[in-house]
Amino acid sequence: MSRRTPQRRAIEAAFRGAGRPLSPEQCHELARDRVPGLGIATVYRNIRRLVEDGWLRAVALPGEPDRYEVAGKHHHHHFHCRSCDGVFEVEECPGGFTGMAPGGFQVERHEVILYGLCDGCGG
Amino acid sequence: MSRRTPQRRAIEAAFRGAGRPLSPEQCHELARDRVPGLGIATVYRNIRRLVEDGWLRAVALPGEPDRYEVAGKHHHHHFHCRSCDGVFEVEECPGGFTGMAPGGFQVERHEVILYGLCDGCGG
DNA sequence: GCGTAAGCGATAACGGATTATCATTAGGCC
DNA sequence: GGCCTAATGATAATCCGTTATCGCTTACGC
Repeated sequence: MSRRTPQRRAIEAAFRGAGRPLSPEQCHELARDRVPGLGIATVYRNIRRLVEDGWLRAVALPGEPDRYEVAGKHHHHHFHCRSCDGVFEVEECPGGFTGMAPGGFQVERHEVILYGLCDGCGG
Repeated sequence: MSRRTPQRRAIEAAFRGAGRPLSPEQCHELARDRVPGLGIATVYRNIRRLVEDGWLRAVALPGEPDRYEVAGKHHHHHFHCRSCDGVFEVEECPGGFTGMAPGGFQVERHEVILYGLCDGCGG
């Protein structure tokens, strides 16, 4: 069975506290505030486990490795800040994507990624 | 100076003929119809060169390596078929992305990727 | 046609992200 | 507290896309 280690708790807390997608690296940094000796392998191991358990969800972004966010949220998109490299949730969704594709194409889902400067970087 | 080899012509023809983004692998396959012995290194070399020259443009997609398309087209997005793995151009754009982000966020550009079945796969 | 260097094909090497290995540590049920 | 084994940390290994290397070929200005 699975054990509640300080490491896993710190990793879960990092994602819960951030409220936005984190890379394994970013999670590692945040979680080290609680568990200084935390190894990167442990971060990867736990992320994989948490994804398998359905507690985390992979967020794929164009041209870079996946980030991860707490699963179970409603439909949303992401904003990627070019300055601080942070990824943030975006609630709004213009919709109307089903009719965008050429004739004969069946749209099943869509991704929208906004780029620019976040609140703290250039707001 | 640069030489017009059959290999480069075949690679350019693959992109021009496809009219949609190709991975180096896909370009390799298509271009081999013209130049059977074409090596994959030559494809990578020429793609890099063509990108530097501004003739090709990298298309970044979530969770997978870049594809490339002929540069100079107007604003458009992409449709990714889950069956044939092909990526197609999408002319339409709903717009209104500037207002999507939370307060204080500056939206500079956006990406939209549609997923589903293309014309030939499930239309 | 000749000469020369750009380009080619095959393959080794690289780089970055992720995973496996293994000796050691430490949850958690008795 | 003791025991058992899951979990950890350090690091080697792996994976995969891409790039470098190198001997050979060939485009092209003369």
